[in-house]
Amino acid sequence: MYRLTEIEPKWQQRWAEARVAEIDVTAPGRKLYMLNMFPYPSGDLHVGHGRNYILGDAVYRYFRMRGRAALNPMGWDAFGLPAENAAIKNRTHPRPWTLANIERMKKQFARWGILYDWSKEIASCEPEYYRWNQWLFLQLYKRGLAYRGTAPVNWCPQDQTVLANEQVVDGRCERCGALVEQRELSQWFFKITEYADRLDAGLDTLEHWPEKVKLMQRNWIGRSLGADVDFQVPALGKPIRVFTTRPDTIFGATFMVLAPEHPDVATLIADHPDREEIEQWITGVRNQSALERQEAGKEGRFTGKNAINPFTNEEIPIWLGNFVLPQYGTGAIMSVPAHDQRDFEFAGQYGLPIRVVIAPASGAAGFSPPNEAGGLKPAAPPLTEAFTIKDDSGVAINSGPIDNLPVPKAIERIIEIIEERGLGKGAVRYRLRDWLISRQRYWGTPIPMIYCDRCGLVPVPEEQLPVRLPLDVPFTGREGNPLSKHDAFVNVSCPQCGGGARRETDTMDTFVDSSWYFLRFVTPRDDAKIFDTELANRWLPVDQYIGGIEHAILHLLYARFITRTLHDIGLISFEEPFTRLFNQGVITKEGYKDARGSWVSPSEVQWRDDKPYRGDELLTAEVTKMSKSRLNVVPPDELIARYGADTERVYTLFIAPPEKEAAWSDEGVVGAYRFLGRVWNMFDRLQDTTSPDITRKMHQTIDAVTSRIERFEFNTAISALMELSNALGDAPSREAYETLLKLLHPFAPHITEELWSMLGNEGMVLTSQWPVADRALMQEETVVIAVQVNGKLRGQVEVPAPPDEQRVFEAVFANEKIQNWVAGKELVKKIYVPGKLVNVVVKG
RNA sequence: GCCCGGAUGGCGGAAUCGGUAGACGCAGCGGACUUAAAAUCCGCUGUCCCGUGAGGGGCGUGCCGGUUCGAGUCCGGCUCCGGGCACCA
Repeated sequence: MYRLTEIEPKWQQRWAEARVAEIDVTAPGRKLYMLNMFPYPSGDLHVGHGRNYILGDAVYRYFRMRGRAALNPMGWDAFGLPAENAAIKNRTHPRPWTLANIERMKKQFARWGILYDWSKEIASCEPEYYRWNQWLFLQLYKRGLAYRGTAPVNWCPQDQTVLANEQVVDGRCERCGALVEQRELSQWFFKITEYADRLDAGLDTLEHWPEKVKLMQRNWIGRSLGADVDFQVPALGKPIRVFTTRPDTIFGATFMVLAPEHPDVATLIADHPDREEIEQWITGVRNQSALERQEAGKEGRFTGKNAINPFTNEEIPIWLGNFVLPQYGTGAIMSVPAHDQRDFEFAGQYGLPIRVVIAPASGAAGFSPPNEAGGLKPAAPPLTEAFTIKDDSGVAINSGPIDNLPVPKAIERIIEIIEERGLGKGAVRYRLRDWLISRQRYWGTPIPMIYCDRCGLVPVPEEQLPVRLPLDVPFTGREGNPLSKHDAFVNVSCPQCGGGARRETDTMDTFVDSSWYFLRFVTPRDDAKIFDTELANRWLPVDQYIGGIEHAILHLLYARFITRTLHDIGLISFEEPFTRLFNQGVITKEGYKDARGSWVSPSEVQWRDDKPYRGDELLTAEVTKMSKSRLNVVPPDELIARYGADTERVYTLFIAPPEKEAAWSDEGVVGAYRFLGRVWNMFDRLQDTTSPDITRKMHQTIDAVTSRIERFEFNTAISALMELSNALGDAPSREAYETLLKLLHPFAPHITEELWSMLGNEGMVLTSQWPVADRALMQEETVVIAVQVNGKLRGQVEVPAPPDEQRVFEAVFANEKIQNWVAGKELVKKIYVPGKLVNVVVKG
């Protein structure tokens, strides 16, 4: 039995005392900026969280041993709603709750053997940090990138605050799950839409980001190419502009639909006989949540007015429709029911005409060509659904000047004509909307603005920052934002006229805090500026960023946006904050549910006939993400007390490829423990000489582990180390053993430090260097080559390395066994795959 | 609905280029040590068939088909599972 759990605290203490991870950012060296996404200090960490940090620490230790000047800081995303809710529940204040959690989590990091440069620690809830949030806000305000505007926004009735678009999932609050309501409110926004094109184009430069994340961002930004086209409306005396991605189908636009919110609606229906009914309907639609609006199905009202299709010159009816979104495009669409499924459904419901203007390029089955009678009658087949073709397999018909052009060409040509005739222009539209940053909550960065009755909106002067969040607020419950009841905070004098004024009581979305924190780590104590431009340009972009896929859109998009604004202000020279991104997968574990769907603690579960029971009640087992609420977390403390942190580290990295979801298995842990035990026990039997076989294996392992760490293939890196350890067997050579310890150090730092010092060496983490593989010594002396006859494996031959074609075939035809398969047949072909196998093709 | 990703033993997973499928680990079986248990160590372990045995043979990477001397890997067509977006015109 080895003393792994005893030696770990010793080394953790030594690393802390020696401040091994502290780095002078002004010192020379080849820099490397490693970063794990800073966590929300929610309390205890479980082994699922551990994966993220263990992985980062392994990479950090590896690069240190390669001699890189590596910065590996850590901090706390310390503002946010859970602290407030905990404060209400425990009748305390968010601050002590948050700080206690930070202390607890720091201890856990240390117990995992994770090395952070704590001299650079930051916490976003401290005025030394959030004053720069406020400073950043003022810079954006100056440039018109922060503005107050009235818009339909997402309101969470449970959390009593507005939410960003990105925080609404399936019509519900991402945090608490309450159904989100639409409200028309005046709020603070950041103008991220102004950067939509650059945020989209920039994705192409991110070679080392997962394709999946780039794709998610691309879809979220939602760039669409098309055209804005004006349709004259005689009743208005002016045109209504629509946006379409399919201007080639304009000859098929048989009606127009406006969002009920469209600004021209009031005028259009002013003299409508049923005006009141329509207005009631509009109010009803506007009061629906996005989810309700969609679930209601397609509904509309005819305005009684017509528009002129600029190409067919026909009068087409203008309808209102609940399926047209006010915030996208122009809030008005030209409807082409033949070629858009939504328009098709709407047309079917209200008996509106359908005209086919696209046909399959080569007569598709079931589609007879439309008639030629002026081309204005509905096309031949009664369509059962819209007929959408976006590529060369469709051609325009019934479309005058673009007839017979394939779709992509037709789009190009019709835009030219639209522009020539002054009907509109080619246009790009984005799905992305501005970032709503106001929160009606207490525990966040105060927005540094003042409302003055005489001067209007007045920014707090920079020299008055920070606007401190007052700590003496009562935490009684859900009665709105406690800040608005804090008179000393709210009542201020106007910085411009000196008269009485009111302070903004909204706080910022905490995603503002995390949108630039990676810049602060380089100079975290600088109270004169947000960061040092020269040092930031030296250390950033972050070379390796590690965190969960759940931030694929929110945090990473905001950080890319803010980084660009700082670039445009002239504070940094780069536009992308993170060069390499890695998203680790979650750890899952079986949880147990009773008949009512409540989670049951594993300690209450009894197994009978391989089925889980609680008493007589049969439970269902479900493998889900590890989380407190599902009662399926594995706390690291007990695990570490029994097997040591090194065991948890090795097991966590060995369990599965790190980007994949991985199922935790308590039995599996012992495999890692046994492996480390074998390494430990080998120490007593070291030999002085190394056999050629072991030398070869050693160099192969160095090569394999190195390349696998660089590619984040930790599971196979560890399996290579297990192979080496198995090969060392009873007679481990000292040379190979020392190499094994070095290669193992990023994964199991404590045991390797201990053994390294027992061998008489000084501090592995500080002084040892990563071994280099000697290619010549990796080579085999002889090579075993598989021999196939007609593709079937028929034997093996052994030839001296390196094998060449002639020698290999000589050996093959000298082999008696193989001759049996070839005898009496005609040789057709000889195939030689260097180093691996040969194949002889014979006939007869 | 649209867009991605995946499917390999009882389980987690290996297999840079198309070249001996199942590395490494778990679980299981057998054995050693032990009064015994734990721990540790050794051997076996995809599946079916033939053989007392050494050994030999067939099948096998979700399904169907194709390319190739050769396919887990490439191509075409499916099925199922997971994820993202979702009335975005």
